[in-house]
Amino acid sequence: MKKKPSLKDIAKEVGVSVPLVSYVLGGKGKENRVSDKTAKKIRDTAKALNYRPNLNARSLKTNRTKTIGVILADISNPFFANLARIIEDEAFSLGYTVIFGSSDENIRKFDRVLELLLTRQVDGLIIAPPEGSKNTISQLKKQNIPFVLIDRYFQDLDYNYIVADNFNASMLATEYLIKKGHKRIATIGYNSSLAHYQDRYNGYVEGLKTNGIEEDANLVKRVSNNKLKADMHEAITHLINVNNATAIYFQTNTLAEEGLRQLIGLEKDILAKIDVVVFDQNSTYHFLQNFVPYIDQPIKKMGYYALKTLIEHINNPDLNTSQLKLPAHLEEEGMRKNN
Amino acid sequence: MKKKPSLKDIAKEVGVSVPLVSYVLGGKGKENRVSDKTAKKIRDTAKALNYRPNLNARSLKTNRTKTIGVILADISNPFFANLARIIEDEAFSLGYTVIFGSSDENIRKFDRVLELLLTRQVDGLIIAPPEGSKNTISQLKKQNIPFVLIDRYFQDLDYNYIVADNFNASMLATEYLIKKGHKRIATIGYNSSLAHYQDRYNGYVEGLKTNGIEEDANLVKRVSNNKLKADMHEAITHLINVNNATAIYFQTNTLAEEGLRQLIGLEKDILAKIDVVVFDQNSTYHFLQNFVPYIDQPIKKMGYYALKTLIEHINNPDLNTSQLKLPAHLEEEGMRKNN
DNA sequence: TAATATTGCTTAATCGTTAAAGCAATCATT
DNA sequence: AATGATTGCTTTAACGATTAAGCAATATTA
Repeated sequence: MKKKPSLKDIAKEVGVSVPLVSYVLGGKGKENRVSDKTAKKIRDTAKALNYRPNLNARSLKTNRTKTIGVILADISNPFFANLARIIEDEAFSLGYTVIFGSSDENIRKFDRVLELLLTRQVDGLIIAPPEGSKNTISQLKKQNIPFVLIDRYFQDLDYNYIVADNFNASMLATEYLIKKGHKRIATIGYNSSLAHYQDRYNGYVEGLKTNGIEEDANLVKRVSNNKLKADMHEAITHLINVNNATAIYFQTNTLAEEGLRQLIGLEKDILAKIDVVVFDQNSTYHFLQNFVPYIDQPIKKMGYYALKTLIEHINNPDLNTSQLKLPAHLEEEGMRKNN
Repeated sequence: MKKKPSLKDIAKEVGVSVPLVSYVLGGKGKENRVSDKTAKKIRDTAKALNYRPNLNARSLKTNRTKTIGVILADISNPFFANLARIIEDEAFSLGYTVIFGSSDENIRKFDRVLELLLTRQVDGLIIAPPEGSKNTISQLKKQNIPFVLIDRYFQDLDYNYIVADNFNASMLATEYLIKKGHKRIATIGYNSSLAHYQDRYNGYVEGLKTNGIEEDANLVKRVSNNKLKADMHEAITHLINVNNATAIYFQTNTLAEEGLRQLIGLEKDILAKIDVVVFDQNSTYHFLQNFVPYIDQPIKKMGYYALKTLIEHINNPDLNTSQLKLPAHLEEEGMRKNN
């Protein structure tokens, strides 16, 4: 690959000094009193040589890379893929480039990806922190690197975060099932200490309580991410065969997908008997015989505010942190979204 | 954000010159005869200051960014999300960082994203080229920038590409339906001139022909990406109500998703009467009453070889181009994948 | 013991870009 | 005609890192 043209090459070609070329191409020709004639010559040969500025070199000077790092759990998970896409678009329109990394809910992978992004000199980060990453995150804070947590958060008010209001969303889901007449409402969540999952559980409990239903520990199942199939199988068969659950609230889209698949595997028409509510939309559900109500997270807003907050903090490091819990609503039958 | 520590800061702290620090931290301490004592001091203060090398500065010197650009159609489309994830992992393990961009099948967006990636000095590119991008691609070639086309390609042997064998895959799909006894097999594809779509159409025609079935133009529908719903509706209703199609082969996952949704909307149990085969796996289909056979593309291999080829060409610009068509197979009932 | 190696560092130059300061030549002013 | 302002450029320095070349001081060899 032959060397790419630089300012120097243009300068040589035109017969002027390098800074002059920089001024013109940087749009600061006028204020640096470059003559129109020279400016034109510079612009013309820049085009002729197919010149492209070297953003790395520029970053070195300006100490800004105009790049942000985004660490999500898994970019092939539809929820995160959508989120990624929204962040990408928003960043693009603001002149920022995004580098993604997946943590796979694994601390060590998370740390390595983070390290990589920092070496790449990202101006800031948007992070969906995995379980156990609190320590790393607090290190980040200490180093004064701007970041915004997304989807997940820590109670700590030291950090910026943008999350859905998981607690209320869960209450909505639970109360929907209660209104449908269910008494034995089960819920399946991840075996995780992440605050937003706790919120989902707590919202479920609160939903039951405010409607005078006592929580039954047998109806609360927690499964592990790394043995999803087996745990889910046990959870579902127990709930249905032993504990007489008549409704199930799945706390995430991955749980819902696996759970629904297994439910239908047990009995094709099971959704006629068991009511289900799930967290997160999934185009999947359009194919089920019965519509499955779902919690619709404000992904677009989450992405938008995360980027907005991050950039504000990049531009003004002394800004106070901001915390945002965005309302999520329950999408019920009849309101099928068509886009 | 206070300034990040640099080699200079370490040098000052330890009381040595900057290059010495560079040698030690770059693992070239021994060959540059740095004493063990000094080396240790350097490493210790590097750690103490939380030093991280500035990859941008390094790139400036080495003329290698260890970054590759990846332009896909839409990273929120499951097919591309999976591909992205595989490329990300593969690149990560090879010490490369990936910057993604979505073209949205739009030339102008494509050009802008490409321009952005080039200014970021990517070492090379993996590209799923949108319709009409041939010109841009040939410019890239002229500039000697290493790239590999993926998923889509141009006949031109000047370019590296890794694609599925769409022609044969389409034949498989068609012949499957023929074996099931169908005579009136329809196909729905995009209204696009992209070669891989042409291959899918041609494979369908060839499948019919080798089995003695004449192509019926009424059974071949093409829809537009930007008015998918309307076009699909017209296509489907015509195929079923007017043209007596008894089977439909959907040429992409997006077409399949919309098409199946509409089919089921027409009549819940329609898949009992109409046989369907689709391109690309989609977790979606697990929820259908009837299993839908699908063409399983070798996404993993595509990502792997794309990266391998790209890096070989980055390291050796004079290498001959390589073209690869990977076999895709038909996943039939009973072989339900469970991972 | 004088020439030669080796050790352990430093200095200088460079990558592509930007920002500040400097300096002739021309123009305007009274 | 002498002074000051403007025009149109150049020179210098810096960002953080790497690489080659240089140079004392000490150690080794004949």
